[in-house]
Amino acid sequence: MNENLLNQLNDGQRKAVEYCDGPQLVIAGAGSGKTRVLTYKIAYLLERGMAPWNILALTFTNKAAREMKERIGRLVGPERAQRLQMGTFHSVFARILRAEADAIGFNANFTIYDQADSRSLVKSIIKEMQLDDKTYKPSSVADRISMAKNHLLLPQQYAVSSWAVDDAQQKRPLVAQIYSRYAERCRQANAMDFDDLLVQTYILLLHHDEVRQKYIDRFQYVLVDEYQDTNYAQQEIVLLLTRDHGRVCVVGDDAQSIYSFRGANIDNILNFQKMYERAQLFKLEQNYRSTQFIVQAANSLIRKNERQIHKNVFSENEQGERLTLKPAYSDKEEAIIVCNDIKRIRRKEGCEYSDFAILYRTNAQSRSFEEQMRKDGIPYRIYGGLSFYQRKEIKDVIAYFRVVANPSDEEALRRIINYPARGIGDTTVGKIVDTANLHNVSLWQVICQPMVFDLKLAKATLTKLEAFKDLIQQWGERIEDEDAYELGHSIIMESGISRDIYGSTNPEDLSRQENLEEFLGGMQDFVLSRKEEDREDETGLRDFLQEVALLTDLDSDNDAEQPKVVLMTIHAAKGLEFPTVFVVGLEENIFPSPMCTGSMRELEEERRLLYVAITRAERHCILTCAQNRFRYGRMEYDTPSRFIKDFDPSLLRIEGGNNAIHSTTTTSGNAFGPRQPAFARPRATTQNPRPVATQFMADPKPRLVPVRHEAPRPQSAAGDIGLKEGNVIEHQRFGIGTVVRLEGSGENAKATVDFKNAGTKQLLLKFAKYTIVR
DNA sequence: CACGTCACTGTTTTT
DNA sequence: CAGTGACGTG
Repeated sequence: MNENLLNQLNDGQRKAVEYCDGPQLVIAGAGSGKTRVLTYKIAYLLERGMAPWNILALTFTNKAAREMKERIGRLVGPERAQRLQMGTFHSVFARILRAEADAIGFNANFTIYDQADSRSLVKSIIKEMQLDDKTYKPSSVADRISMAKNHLLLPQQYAVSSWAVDDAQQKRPLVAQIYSRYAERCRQANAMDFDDLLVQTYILLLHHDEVRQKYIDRFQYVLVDEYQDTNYAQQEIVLLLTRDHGRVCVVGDDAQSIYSFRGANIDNILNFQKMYERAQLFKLEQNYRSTQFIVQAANSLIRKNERQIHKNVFSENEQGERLTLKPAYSDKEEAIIVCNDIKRIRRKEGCEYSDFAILYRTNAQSRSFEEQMRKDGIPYRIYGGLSFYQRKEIKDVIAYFRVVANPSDEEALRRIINYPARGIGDTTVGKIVDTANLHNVSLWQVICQPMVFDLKLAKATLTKLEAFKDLIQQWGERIEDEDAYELGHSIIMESGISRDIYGSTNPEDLSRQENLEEFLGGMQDFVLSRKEEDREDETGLRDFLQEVALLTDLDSDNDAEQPKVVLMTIHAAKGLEFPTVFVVGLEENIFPSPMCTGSMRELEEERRLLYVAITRAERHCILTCAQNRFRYGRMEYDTPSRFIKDFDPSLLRIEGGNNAIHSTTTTSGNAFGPRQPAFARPRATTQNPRPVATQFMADPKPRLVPVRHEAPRPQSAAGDIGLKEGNVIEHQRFGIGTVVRLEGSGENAKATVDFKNAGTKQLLLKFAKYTIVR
């Protein structure tokens, strides 16, 4: 088996996999099989007898973790892969922090504040301190606090650091005080923001020797993916965990470090060998993804950067064609050019829409492409932007859940205390906040005991407050006994949210209704799949919240859908690859970003960003820029990006001309059928209707009666006995798959199924919903 | 206290 | 051109 594993690797990859004797830095050029090395290395460790729960693998996105787990499952079997400690820094640490919450003075039910929550809290604090919100812009103050945390600077240290000196020079000396209040408020709210998940983990491990030792013993081997994008806090935590035994492997590419705005420090990877004295360096330089011209063009670009680890990335694929730059008159024409190219290449090469990606610097650029693709009937999917969970109606529901799970959660409480309107307005909330601050307690404590804290309100308002308190408490009592779907459904019905959203016949509310239904369907899926995976004790509302708090748009893929052109920012495209890539908007005021001051460090990062974009392409890489662009509601003139001159001119073909103009006449109906409303919907998650959706639609008026709590009937119950190894089944969510193993019988019958698109899953047949295909 | 209207302002990238 | 905040009215 070991032999087999290693035979599937090239020399460099094999050496990197086999070396397990000490700290290891793997510099992996773009497309050189970085993920392959990580997965094989983990499989190799498992084959050599290491227990899966002793291996910690930290990734950058949930998606990367999931995919890696799947691939490892194929190598060593899904049971072992399932037990690996694998996930993003944030999700792994959130779990540890819940287990150890007591040690750092938090409650295990703490809420995770997202960026919007953080900003909103900072904003309230600035307001309470009666500061001018022009000098103290909430978002930049929040960013600064975040940055401080990424450097492990606590409020007390911050106040006496050079950071505070800088603040004073910027005429905003009170940031330190805001930071300090912010930290207090988070603690009162029993909440942690994204950065706290790192900071608190660090504090936990640093100050509690027995806890640290426990995790050092547990994580006998630590692997970190995308190491070039780790920040100081992450580096220090990994160091705490691995300094003693040195069994650490970090993988990354300094040329793809693009997250400095989030605190990522390229020095982490550049200086790894200084942090770990015995560290060995491995380089992967053969690119398997792209044609030679693409690799060479990317090399010629990145060569212009000074700070980097030298490497010689090469490809032995076909030479391919040169990069093409297609200048356009306007953003509108740019979109037309791209759409025409998609149609042309698709026809010529007979490929799918999903073989194309349009990558841009900022989310706002998606607009013109969206419009054009809708006109042309090209199916597309936009990633990023505002994700599903950031929609107002969804955030409202989640806010209710958060308050039920953790009533101290200030941000969630403020969001829902008067939604739907129940007569508790701004004035009342203001008084509650003041009282809470005065006594250093949470808003919830004040609401529960208004007399104790001497809350001065009219009798009628106090009554309303108490009714609200009772409402929340009554759900809270059910949290241990009911699953997320049952309780969530009740909350939506009884809170008045459904009355609000279904009450009006206003057509604009239709999409809110659909979103709510989709959300409920998602909750039902969550409960069902956990049951199928035999994790029935992890189906509660808190488990659901933990899951959604760290989800991103990229995580909600629906593989089974029809192929679509992908639109996303370059940042979001990291780690992905496509046969044809369009890198659009290569103009001075976009790329490099005008926010970038022009310092060498920042400019080099922008250049790396373009490098990342180019290296996503397998066969075709087409660049565009527009002379005029609609911005701020005005037409603005722009010159081509300075980065265009960085390419070796012999590798870049410039295709002038305005021939695309003629295609403006492209009509809406075409060979791919008439304009379909489905395309008009950027969110492609419109799925087959679920039972829950019909429950809602059948009865547009809100029902305040309790819903039926029956578990959805497994349609397959009768067919269970008939299932054999080798059967092909169609699962409700995972699609088509082959049964590779059956275990247990009756209640506990389990099947291991290798799904075509969804990977290998273990299904508890009692709950699984599927039909046998053959 | 809720709701509507009006003016303003400011736009990178995200776990 | 949004999305937000301030202000006035019912």
